[in-house]
Amino acid sequence: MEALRDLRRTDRTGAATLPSDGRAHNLSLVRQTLHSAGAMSRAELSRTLGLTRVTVSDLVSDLLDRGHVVELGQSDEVRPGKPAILVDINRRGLQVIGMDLAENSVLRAAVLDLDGNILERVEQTLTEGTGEHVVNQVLALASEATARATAPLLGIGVGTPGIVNARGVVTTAPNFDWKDVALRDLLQERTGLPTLVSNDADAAVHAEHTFGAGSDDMVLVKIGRGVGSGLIVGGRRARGAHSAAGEIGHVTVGTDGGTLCKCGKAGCLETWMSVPSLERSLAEAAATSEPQAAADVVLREAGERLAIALAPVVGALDLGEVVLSGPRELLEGPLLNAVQQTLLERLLRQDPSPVSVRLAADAQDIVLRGAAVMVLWNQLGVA
Amino acid sequence: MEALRDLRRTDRTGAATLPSDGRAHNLSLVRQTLHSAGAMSRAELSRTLGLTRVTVSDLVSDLLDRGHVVELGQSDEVRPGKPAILVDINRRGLQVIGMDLAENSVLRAAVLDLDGNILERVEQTLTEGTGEHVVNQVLALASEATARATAPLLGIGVGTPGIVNARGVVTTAPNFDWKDVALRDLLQERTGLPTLVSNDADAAVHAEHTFGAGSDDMVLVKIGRGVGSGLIVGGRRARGAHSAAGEIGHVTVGTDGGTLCKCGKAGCLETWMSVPSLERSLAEAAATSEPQAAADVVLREAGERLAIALAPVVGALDLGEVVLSGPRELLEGPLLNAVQQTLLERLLRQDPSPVSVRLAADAQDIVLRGAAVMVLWNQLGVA
DNA sequence: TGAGTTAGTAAACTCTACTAACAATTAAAG
DNA sequence: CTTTAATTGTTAGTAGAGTTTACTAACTCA
Repeated sequence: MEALRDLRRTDRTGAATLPSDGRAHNLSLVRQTLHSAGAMSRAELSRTLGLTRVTVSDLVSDLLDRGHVVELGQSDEVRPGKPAILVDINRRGLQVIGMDLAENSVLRAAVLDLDGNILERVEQTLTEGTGEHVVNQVLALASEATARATAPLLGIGVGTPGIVNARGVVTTAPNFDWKDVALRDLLQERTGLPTLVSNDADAAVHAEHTFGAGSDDMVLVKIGRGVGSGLIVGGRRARGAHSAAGEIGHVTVGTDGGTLCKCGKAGCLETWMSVPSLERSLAEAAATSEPQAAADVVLREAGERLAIALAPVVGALDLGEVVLSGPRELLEGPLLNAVQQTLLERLLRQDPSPVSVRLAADAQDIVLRGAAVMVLWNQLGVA
Repeated sequence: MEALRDLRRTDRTGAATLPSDGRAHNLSLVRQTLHSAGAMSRAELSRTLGLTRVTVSDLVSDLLDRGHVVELGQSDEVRPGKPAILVDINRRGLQVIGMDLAENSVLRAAVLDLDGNILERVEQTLTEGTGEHVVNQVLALASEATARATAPLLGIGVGTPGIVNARGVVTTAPNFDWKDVALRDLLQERTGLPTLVSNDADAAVHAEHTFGAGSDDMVLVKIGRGVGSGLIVGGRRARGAHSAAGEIGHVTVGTDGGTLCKCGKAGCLETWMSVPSLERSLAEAAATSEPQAAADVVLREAGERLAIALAPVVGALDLGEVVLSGPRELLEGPLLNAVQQTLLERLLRQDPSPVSVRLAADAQDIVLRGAAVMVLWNQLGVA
């Protein structure tokens, strides 16, 4: 059980290193290199990794046996010496399931390939919004998705609303009225596949970290029914002391009051930034004498508020990248510009700007792809 | 999708794992266990680490040869079986140099033992405040400190003001008018000892992480001439995209203006929190009709401002611990209480409170000890 | 005194990566 | 066209790290 060994290594802190752990790491290194740099020969891998050709040959033959890599035939490069045999990661021969439970009233899943391309989609409309019922729908959807795969599956990745601990237990998810739901174990039991469960914003930041510009210090803010975020610090996802890193929706912003939030406080980020709040404010703006200008004010103010909350985080962590994910028609333009501008105003000004602010390339599928990335990392050490 | 990045480990280029790396890790594990849990037998180590008694015996004999551990003789525990031979880390037989360059007009160094106790102090008053001159004083002080050691030295740790990159180069340090000073290499060349250089607040957070309550997700805010901080995220120090993590002095706080800062912006954290700013405000308070009450207001407001800046950071990272370091007479009481209270008000209220707020136990020597801890980590894998 | 228990060590085996040597194959030099 | 050099990938043998198995040493308990 390769998967279990990997988990043991990451879960237990201070575990002793066995020779086989080193081997696993080197296997990951081979997969990583092929995955990111593309097909190459064993000799080239050897030079890249600093291992001998002999060792690389051995690692590659191991990966060939497992189906993780494939031989592509001779390189057509023209030079003296024996022609090289190209080896590549098995891009079509392995697949992953990604699930996104954070959409409004629909559960989504997809079959993806190792490059994060979505090959097939499956959806389930939420018939009943809470409790065990949702869990059962998730399990059913997972079964359906696995049945659609056309190649061996590496595992399942899930992005769910709520707080998820390191063992894949959803501690609390108010939307579904979940409390301590062991989603990972349930899915693993149902499907027999290695499974990883994270908060939806955490999954999303994995996607953006892997497929985007890829700063190793970044934050992704996901704006939907609520406001959540995922952070990558020093190349690793921040989990937090209580597995609640990224939960910024109910941080008070500014020092001048604000709308009362359902959480009981005033001026929470969510009261300014969530999609429902924004839509409400925009509806009010539309009823004014100058609807366009009023709408711009609403969006600009929301952007400013987000930047006010983010500035200390960006400053303290020296983040290189801030990514917003959500409805493009709301975020693009005045809101994004306001975030960018306010952030610079509130940080020590530098040239060139130390932090780039942008929208997520693909907000629609970002959780699905991020969930898949988590599996790739865990199972292959790739991404 | 083709923009997949190379996520190989950053510690070493082409970081393939060799069997000897695993060995080194396991040696560190032994040292760590002894360092934190105290003397124990080989058999007990074996049970703790999950390695066999045979392997632990081998590791221990290796460490005995290196002088890293010592045998203390038989345990006096009364139970059946052969009596255990206690092994402990060589607490008196190895020493470390710590240096604190962040004090006002004085450079401090010390010889410390492996438990972080200060055995001997050396100081140099800064004769000329800037440039190469300071560098030379630092080098001279290091030589003096190494001469005071009474046991083999593991290395030198330095906490300096300014921004320090991962290679120990002080990129910028306005106080000393330094720019790209390769302090690590200079010290290494001068003393022949392994050397580590970090920002002073970063060094401090290492000390507090090691000797304090020890949450793996914490921030230490160091209040002195300026305001700086060091963050531990997931048990590792956050470095940031430009090695500038922790630089929060010039983040704008709140949405209601504030005093003009020397950096050109208004409402920077430093204008509220730095020791000079606080002392100025307290002097003004002393001139009012109710000096005590006015002083309390000053301190309370400063605490509130700090909490306003910290709240998004604590929330986003789900920090378990906030530690303040600086002059106790300023920080204790109204200021600390205000930080605590304001932080809770601005975060999602929970029971019990997810974050503990406190003062650093030993603000005086925190940088010296933190600098020493960095060496212990680096050389022994201990702390 | 003998049975049971625990600590530490020695020998043999496995796994990992290394060095050395070699066969296969091709380009370029003479 | 032959020779030389370059390059890839494999086989054989070796060193290091950790394991299992089996042992000795030394103690408690009855």
